[in-house]
Amino acid sequence: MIWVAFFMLSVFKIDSYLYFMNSILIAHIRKSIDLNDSEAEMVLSYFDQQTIRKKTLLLEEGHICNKQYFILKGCLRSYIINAKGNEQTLQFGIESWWVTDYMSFQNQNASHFFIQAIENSEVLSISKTALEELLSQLPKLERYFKLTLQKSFGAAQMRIKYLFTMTAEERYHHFNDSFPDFVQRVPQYMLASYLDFSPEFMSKIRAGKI
Amino acid sequence: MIWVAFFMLSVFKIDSYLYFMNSILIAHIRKSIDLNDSEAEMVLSYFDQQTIRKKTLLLEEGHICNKQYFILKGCLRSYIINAKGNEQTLQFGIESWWVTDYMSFQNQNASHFFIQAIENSEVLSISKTALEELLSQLPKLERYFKLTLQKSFGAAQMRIKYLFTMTAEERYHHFNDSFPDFVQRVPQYMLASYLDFSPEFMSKIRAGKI
DNA sequence: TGATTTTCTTGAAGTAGATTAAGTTTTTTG
DNA sequence: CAAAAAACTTAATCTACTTCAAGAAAATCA
Repeated sequence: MIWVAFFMLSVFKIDSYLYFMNSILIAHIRKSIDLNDSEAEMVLSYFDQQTIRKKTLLLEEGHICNKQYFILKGCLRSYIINAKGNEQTLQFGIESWWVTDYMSFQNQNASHFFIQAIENSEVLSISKTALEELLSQLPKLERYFKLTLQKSFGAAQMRIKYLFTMTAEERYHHFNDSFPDFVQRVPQYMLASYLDFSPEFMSKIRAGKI
Repeated sequence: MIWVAFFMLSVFKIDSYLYFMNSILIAHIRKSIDLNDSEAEMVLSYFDQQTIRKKTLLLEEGHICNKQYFILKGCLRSYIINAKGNEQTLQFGIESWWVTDYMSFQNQNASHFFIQAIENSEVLSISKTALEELLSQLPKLERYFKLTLQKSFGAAQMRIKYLFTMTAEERYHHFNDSFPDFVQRVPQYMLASYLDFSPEFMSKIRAGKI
């Protein structure tokens, strides 16, 4: 009876905006594996929801990456600062993407990357210890993370292929055609660095002067 | 008693070269998760061992990738052919590395890549259906594959970082310093394409004429 | 072993895209 | 709303590489 009352309480909470946002993660997991409602509740209990203002750094180069972030709303990027002091974007993440430095997270050593919010964002974060506990409680989640990583690795492979085979102009048009909405969301200079050319060159491509 | 006899048989088999080679995979898995001897036997029963001659293609662009390969001995690479008809190496794999096109394997659609042996090699291969069956028999292997992918993705991220931040000459010296033995094993023109510059330029770097 | 194929080298000429620097437009902030 | 900061544009100059072409060396094959 006590349990039922507790459950009712949590059903009320379900109606809140907060729960709606969290359910994005559950929906995402359910695309890969089955999860009943009590398992879903358990999963969420291991995460913290954070509201992050644009430009906030979630990870700095040289620090240990101790969170994995799942984006509920907004946009994050990972980037490095090169020898000339310019930022170069390695990865963008939007709604339903995971962003982290897996190597630093896994091995608990210094990260090579920065992770930053480039829009006001809502994320779910989980620490290494919390994730390990969750995975030992619910081992079938390993499969979900495996599938997520498979997708990420596949994307990284294609990225390298594009960097190798396309000219700067081709990469720009290809990205534009593939993600027309996303292009509106990020500053051009960040996209230029992601596509590995200078912001000035991007201006020229856009102006059709190439 | 029948079971004991069967077990003895398999112990004898253990002594063979074939079993020794296979045990490389088991040893690799055991770095990530626990596996008792009967589980290990079961894992191996899902794999085929193949001897592959240098230059043999294991996957061609446009075909569906229906195997994952674990390298027991030798060296594989994945590559593409660019618009000018030149091969560009995306990845090398040596002993204890997995090589496959995860996207094509997972989604059963046309691959963008070639996979080729660049030395006479011994590999263990597993088909998608066999892998799925194995994973449902032994779900804890999901964790092993997750950790493998985490490593691969981390390596791909670092690769992109190096492509972004280093000059051709720096990339060459960095690779040389990191993998001095491996450099001896592959033709220079393949390494040049992997590092994203021309074979002619590599000659000049090596001759110190840069 | 000699013949063939594959890989590596060298130098001259060309180019995709970087750099620099200054000005303009847009966005954010108090 | 004005002021400051962030983002974008333009044009001139420069350079890290590519491309081309031809020959030399090394590896493989019959």
